[in-house]
Amino acid sequence: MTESKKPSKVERLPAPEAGRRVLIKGQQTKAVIIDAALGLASQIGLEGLSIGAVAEVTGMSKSGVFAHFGSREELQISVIREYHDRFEAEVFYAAMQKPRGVPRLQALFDNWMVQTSAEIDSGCIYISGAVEFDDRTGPVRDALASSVATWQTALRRAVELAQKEGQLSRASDAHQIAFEIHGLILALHYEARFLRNPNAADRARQGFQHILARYAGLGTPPEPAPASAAKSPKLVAVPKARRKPAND
Amino acid sequence: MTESKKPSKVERLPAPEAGRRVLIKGQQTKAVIIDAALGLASQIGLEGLSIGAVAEVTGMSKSGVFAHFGSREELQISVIREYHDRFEAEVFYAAMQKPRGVPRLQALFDNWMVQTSAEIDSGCIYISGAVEFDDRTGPVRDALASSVATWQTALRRAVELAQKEGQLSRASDAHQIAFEIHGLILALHYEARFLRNPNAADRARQGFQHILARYAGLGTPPEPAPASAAKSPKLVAVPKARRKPAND
DNA sequence: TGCAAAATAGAACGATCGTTCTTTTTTGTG
DNA sequence: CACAAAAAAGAACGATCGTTCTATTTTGCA
Repeated sequence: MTESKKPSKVERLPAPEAGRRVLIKGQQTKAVIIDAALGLASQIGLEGLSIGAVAEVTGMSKSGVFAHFGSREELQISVIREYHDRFEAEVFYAAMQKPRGVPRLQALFDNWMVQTSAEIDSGCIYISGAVEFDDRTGPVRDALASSVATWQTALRRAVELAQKEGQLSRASDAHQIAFEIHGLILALHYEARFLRNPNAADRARQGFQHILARYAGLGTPPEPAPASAAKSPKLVAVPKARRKPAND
Repeated sequence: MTESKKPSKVERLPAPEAGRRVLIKGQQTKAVIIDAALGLASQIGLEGLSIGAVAEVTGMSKSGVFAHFGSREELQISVIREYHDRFEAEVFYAAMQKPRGVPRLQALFDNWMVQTSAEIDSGCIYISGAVEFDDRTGPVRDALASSVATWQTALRRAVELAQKEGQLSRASDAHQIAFEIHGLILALHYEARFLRNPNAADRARQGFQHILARYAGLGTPPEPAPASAAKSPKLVAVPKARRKPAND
């Protein structure tokens, strides 16, 4: 189950230079399937995601859907990757155009709130997945944990930049600040989605302001700031093609 | 499904004065079943809870287990009630012997932390259940939401008492404080159970101290305090028999 | 101890799941 | 257009689920 991959079947991207055909139809419908599967998983969770349900939504046959992935686990992992990419684009990269420091951190938080609980009927698979896979092992859990870790690192980096800019106390603990911010997002998700509390978004925003206020004052003064107080993005060089906005 | 109950089958407590037998064996094994089911649900969630798995754990037959509840939903609801009772005893009542105000609030938080993520392989069904049922309807969701609401009210009451005691600012918003505390618990659960972060408990405790510190200072001075600064429990008269520690 | 009721077991049902195998349709290019 | 590969459909499998129905065992009191 966790060993070497099955010898045959379902390998994508047959390397154009070697073969003869470079069919693209398959990739197109695969993208359609993944999009539908992500929509489903956002509602009913990664564990509730069934191939039959995806087939019905896309108007395909079960085996037609299945053939694109070779296993349900691979479908789940594809969904996680898709969510990762969208999260990265809509939360992380979208905030990178704000100046580093509190403005960027605020943008990350705002985008995160939208991504996590914007629509009533679409939750965050980083949150639901954590509950579903918290005492399981295997490649799905690993993929999920890896994506979450990547995002947490990026968030912490943003906090550290705000510290370096002197907008948050340098004496404070970036991990601790990220932990408390994460808690606000989780409480927002819980209250908005489960308890249907319409005030949840306001509470989360207010909580964020409290964190900023708490960690703003009591630090050492800002660095001399080498004439770059409100400069352009460039948190870390944007990675080659995909994956990992700020990983190590 | 949500209408009048099925006419026959499975009714507990046949009112001793009316009937002839007052068998207790059934209640005993039912309690054993519920205990096992709660243990299972704490690991794999309420949705993952299957009658077959409960039967295997208890050494009974599937139909033997089933007969005690009449439906899987009823089993799930029984598990929720059992968790409610334990939560009430181990978190709420256990903290009532502390003096009102911050000491009691601190005890509630500490007990809550233990109940939520004490052991690695046993999560909190108020948290996992919220994710599993956040876009479903029906009696299971209702039972879960009701228990959570009861607990949230009790927590908020404790915050309000701390305000009245002058240990937290009277100008602050008890709902907001409870929201932020809830976030810390959720972040603890996420980090400890899913990410296996051993520092999570310390981060949650530290976050709680930050909340206390933030809301402590800036209020109106404490009431004259009618010679009852550190008096005995008595948050609200302990209810008759069960259910609802502080409900309305 | 005897006996009815309660508790439990056993077998079987329809449904759904992931997966495999076989067949048909679609696609891209020589 | 032809033809081979790719994509999709269709049917069937074993397993597991909640549930029902019928038998068997256990229980508690007369």
